[in-house]
Amino acid sequence: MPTLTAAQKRAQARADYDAFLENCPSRQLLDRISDKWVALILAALGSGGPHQPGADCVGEPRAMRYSELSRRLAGVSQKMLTQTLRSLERDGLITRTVTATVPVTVTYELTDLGLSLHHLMRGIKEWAEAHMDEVRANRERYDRRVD
Amino acid sequence: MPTLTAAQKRAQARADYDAFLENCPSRQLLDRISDKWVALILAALGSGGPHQPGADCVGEPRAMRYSELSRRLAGVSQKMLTQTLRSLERDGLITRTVTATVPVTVTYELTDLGLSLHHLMRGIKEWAEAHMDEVRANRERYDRRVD
DNA sequence: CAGGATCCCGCTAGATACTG
DNA sequence: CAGTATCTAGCGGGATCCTG
Repeated sequence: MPTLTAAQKRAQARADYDAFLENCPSRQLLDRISDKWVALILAALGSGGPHQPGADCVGEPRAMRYSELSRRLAGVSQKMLTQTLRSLERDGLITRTVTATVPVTVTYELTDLGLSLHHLMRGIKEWAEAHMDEVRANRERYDRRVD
Repeated sequence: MPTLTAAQKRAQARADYDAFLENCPSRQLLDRISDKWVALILAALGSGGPHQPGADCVGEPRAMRYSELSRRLAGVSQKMLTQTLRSLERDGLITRTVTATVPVTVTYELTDLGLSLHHLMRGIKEWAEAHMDEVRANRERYDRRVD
């Protein structure tokens, strides 16, 4: 008789798989870019701030101040903005620069790595704009079929 | 005097922005692919099942049965597997085929749209494998700097 | 075999208030 | 201006049990 029950074996398999996933680079990247505010901050810094109703992202990458980001991402709370900026800085995707004016000025800017990621995001955006209409149509068809 | 207080105006701006985001195709796509199990199911069906410790995704797209998916994605619960498969079917990314054997056989397979999305995911995977080491290194540096 | 139905818990986003 | 600190509620996801 085995030393582990079937339930224990399953639990073990799950634990192993979870551990594996945490080391999976793709998983880590997906976790990063899927964050609601990460994508928006990247887009803002990378294209001069898109994702304002009506504006499309066609600008050049440029630095922005905390307050400017806060204004462009109209829906973000201070907490989430700060927290997201910190994590992006930690990952080396953006730089945080403090200038000792009074009051203090803080600017954020994409690094080369961040810019590279921003380009990947553009690819995602293109797929989305090319295919999400079809997805939306599929959903409606499916929902009608169901009722 | 305005009919809205400053706080009310901010709340309004947030509501508008949230509404805007919900209609943003990129946001919708990100929500879709960032789901833990979506990425794995797409990878499984699209490459003959990667994301097993040790195995890399090099196979051909092919159909799989519910139980096979369940085995390959060792960490998934029945609930989440079913729920995720349903939502992918709804989006027209996979097809669900019931064969009236006894007991019943159900197979899932990528549609053309799903295959197209799978290719996008490969691009994401490539970026991840090319750059996530650097990100990891940045994190460690940042964390050391902080203590 | 391939799910459906429930209960329940942890985590996190958001609100609010305060500060160098 | 650019944050920090704290509290709380909602919900996504897992566990568990049941079925055509």
